[in-house]
Amino acid sequence: MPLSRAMITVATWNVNSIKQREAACAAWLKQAKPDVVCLQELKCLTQAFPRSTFEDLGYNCAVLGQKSFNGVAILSKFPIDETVEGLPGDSADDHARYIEAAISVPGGKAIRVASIYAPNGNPAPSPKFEYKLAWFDRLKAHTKALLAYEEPLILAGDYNIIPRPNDVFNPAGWTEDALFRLEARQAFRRILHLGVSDAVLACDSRGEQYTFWDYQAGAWQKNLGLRIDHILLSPQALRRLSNIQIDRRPRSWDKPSDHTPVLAALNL
DNA sequence: ATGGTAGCTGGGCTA
Repeated sequence: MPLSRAMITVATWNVNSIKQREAACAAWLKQAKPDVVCLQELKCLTQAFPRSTFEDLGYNCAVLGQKSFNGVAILSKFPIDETVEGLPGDSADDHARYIEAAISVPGGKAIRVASIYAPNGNPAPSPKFEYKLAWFDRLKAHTKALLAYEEPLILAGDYNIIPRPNDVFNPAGWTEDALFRLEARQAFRRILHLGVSDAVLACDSRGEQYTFWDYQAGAWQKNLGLRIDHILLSPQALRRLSNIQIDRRPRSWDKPSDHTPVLAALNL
């Protein structure tokens, strides 16, 4: 056993266009100083990602972009050894919704991190909802394969899933929405049943811990939010979890993303 | 009352 342990923080943030959020993202990184950051909804091509802005802040960048929509990235202060770009299981699916990195952390250890942007799926039912359910089936299969490594695994991102009634301001009004429909929540729960844990619930299950507020109808001002951004941890990561935080500050800034960051602190 | 906002794109789609 090592005498001293390193604490690292892993964050996730759906930025809703990295070009629009480049300055806010840099400002937040300077404040919060996360070691690893999963970003979603870049809405730009891989080659258009403002890599140098983040490299100047000390981050290595793994990016999977796409024209106009989707797009995911992982920023890491530690070396990125290998990446998986795109969610395995369907070579015909060209959505940039998944990137994974094996990262060497201090002490000669490794963690594996995925940045996830699950399909929204509305309206439901529709082909888009079917795509969402099929995407979760693929995520489940891939998660099962990753768990076999028995290493600290962090699956962080915008899952577009409201797990519990407490995770939405008005659950009765959301029963037919693709984010809260039973089939979608069951698909998410099947992944949890593989043995990964929702880090927010592992720390504190009171609810009212939203990560998203719609731009419309003054949702932020009225705190009409959703908890749809999640950090899922393998058993090897869960036992190292020391703290979780939903940082609401960036949602209050000018020209905000509609999502705000979630951070997990791990003792490695 | 089928709105209301944001982003990408250059009209309509996605969220």
